[in-house]
Amino acid sequence: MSLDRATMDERVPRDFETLRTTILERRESLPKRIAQIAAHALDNPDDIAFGTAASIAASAGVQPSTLIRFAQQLGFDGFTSLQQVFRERLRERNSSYDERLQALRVKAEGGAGHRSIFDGFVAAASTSLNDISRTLDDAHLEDAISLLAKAETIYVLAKRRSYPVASYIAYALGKLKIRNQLIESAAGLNAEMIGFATPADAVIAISFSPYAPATIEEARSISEQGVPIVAITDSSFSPLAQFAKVWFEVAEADFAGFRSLSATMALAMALTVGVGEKRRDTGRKRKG
Amino acid sequence: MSLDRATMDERVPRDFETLRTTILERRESLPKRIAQIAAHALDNPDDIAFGTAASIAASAGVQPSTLIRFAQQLGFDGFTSLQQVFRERLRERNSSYDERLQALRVKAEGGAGHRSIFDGFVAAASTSLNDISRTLDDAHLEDAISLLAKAETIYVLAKRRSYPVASYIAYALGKLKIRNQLIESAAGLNAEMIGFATPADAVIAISFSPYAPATIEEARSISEQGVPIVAITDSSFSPLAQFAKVWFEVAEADFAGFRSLSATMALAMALTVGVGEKRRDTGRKRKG
DNA sequence: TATGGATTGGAATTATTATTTCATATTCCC
DNA sequence: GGGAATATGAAATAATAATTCCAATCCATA
Repeated sequence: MSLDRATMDERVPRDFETLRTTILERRESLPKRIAQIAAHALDNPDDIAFGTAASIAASAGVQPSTLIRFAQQLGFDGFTSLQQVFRERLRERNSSYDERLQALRVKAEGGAGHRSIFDGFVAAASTSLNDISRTLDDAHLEDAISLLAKAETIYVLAKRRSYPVASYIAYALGKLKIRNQLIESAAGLNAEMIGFATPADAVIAISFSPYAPATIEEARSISEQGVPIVAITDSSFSPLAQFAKVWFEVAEADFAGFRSLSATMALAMALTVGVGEKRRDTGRKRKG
Repeated sequence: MSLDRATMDERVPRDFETLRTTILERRESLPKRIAQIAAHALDNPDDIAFGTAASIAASAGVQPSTLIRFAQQLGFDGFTSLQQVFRERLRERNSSYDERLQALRVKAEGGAGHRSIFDGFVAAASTSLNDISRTLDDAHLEDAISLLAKAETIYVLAKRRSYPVASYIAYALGKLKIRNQLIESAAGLNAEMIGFATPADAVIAISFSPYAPATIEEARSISEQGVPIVAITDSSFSPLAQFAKVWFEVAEADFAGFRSLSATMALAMALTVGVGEKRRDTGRKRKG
């Protein structure tokens, strides 16, 4: 009896992560068909959790018996006990992202004290990040970065609610040694500052409804000088969109009357660092 | 044949939410044992997804046949198709929060193009929000809000990386008609501005390592005037912490050398709106 | 309290699914 | 290139699980 255990030196993985690691470790040494299943299992864990031996085998392109051999090689006594691990994973994994947000929102609405306010802002920020992550168009991002990377000076234009983003962009551009100009002068010199911009420069303009009239006005006048604009705004009807070469639609969730900035911030930073990288690459190419 | 359909006027619920609603609607009119299963199903949806008819019936305290009758009453043709709905629910719910972040990080590291930069910032922001949501101390939040709500003027102090947060706080306080002063003057008048602050005022100071010397210096001098400080910083060793009446430790994740601001922003907004609410409440009480 | 209909329990039956077996193919090593 | 060890495919078999059926029970109503 106890001798049988000798073959079981290798412990049977009981949780998904251990199993995953084990599979990846042995990946090289596995026979072809077994490896085929291994790959399929890690790629489609939900299928393993719910399917039958036959259906899984079919969708992995092997025989059911191979599936069982796979399980046995891993130390399980059959497919069924392997499947338990995949099911456990689904049971134990945290509640879904949406459920989590929902919980935060409920706490934010119903909760007592100021914690609920905080939860509300966290939920708004998370929602916004989630949305932008889904909707951002990669091609737009590339276009915007290319455009900005070519600019001699990057002008950053934003007022009121969007101003914090602009100031962070300016800070980051500065750290990356990218020439930039934040258009914010309280002294009313904005028109003059804008006057210096040429078509060889570029603008990042940020404005959300209700659009600050000054931002729109400045965007118009700078675009009339032929300076290309990258806009971050909240709808295709935004007046900013019509002046822009490239524009991003960012939907920020709000709470207690204040919209989140997190999605806009993430996009702004991606643009900034993207420009930094692009310039380094271009520099290298020129030298090489 | 087609006559049989008459009894199937009621559409079979295909998704979990519809099913749930249907069950709740009929709750009253269900026979005892069937109701028993209905309750068990809604309370333990995972068990329905993974169990066998026998095991589920046992844990609900009924016979397997009753479970099947339950499914049939709902319009399914058997337990198996009812179970599909419960399984679908697990499949479709988004991957867990951690898995999601993990995926983003992997994409950010391995990915090509500038999308990966963007993903990195989104991941950093999400991580930060997640962390602060876990670690924020409710009592500190209450303390800070009480302290700030009593202030005649709220001074907002932050430079460099933290400045965007300060400017958003100033914007929000302004919208809430709360008197505030952003200490940012480029004209070197900060010392004079600070000189006006009295112990009846309060300060929100934000600084992260490497701490801007000006922020620390100004915080010191303003605290020596007896003005209470609420600090947002990144460790208990922060020089800001020693001057502060209340301080928050916020760990922001970073990407490409730039830290996220999302957690700090959420906290800042909670403080701001919290102060607004507290003042309204206090106002009402005084009037009442 | 008798009677009909609905509900329930439990075993029998049927269907489905996992596992085993064995013949065949492949690979690796001498 | 030959032979042993290993891996694979396909069908047979065993196990498990869903469903059905019928008798027993419950409940409302006359």
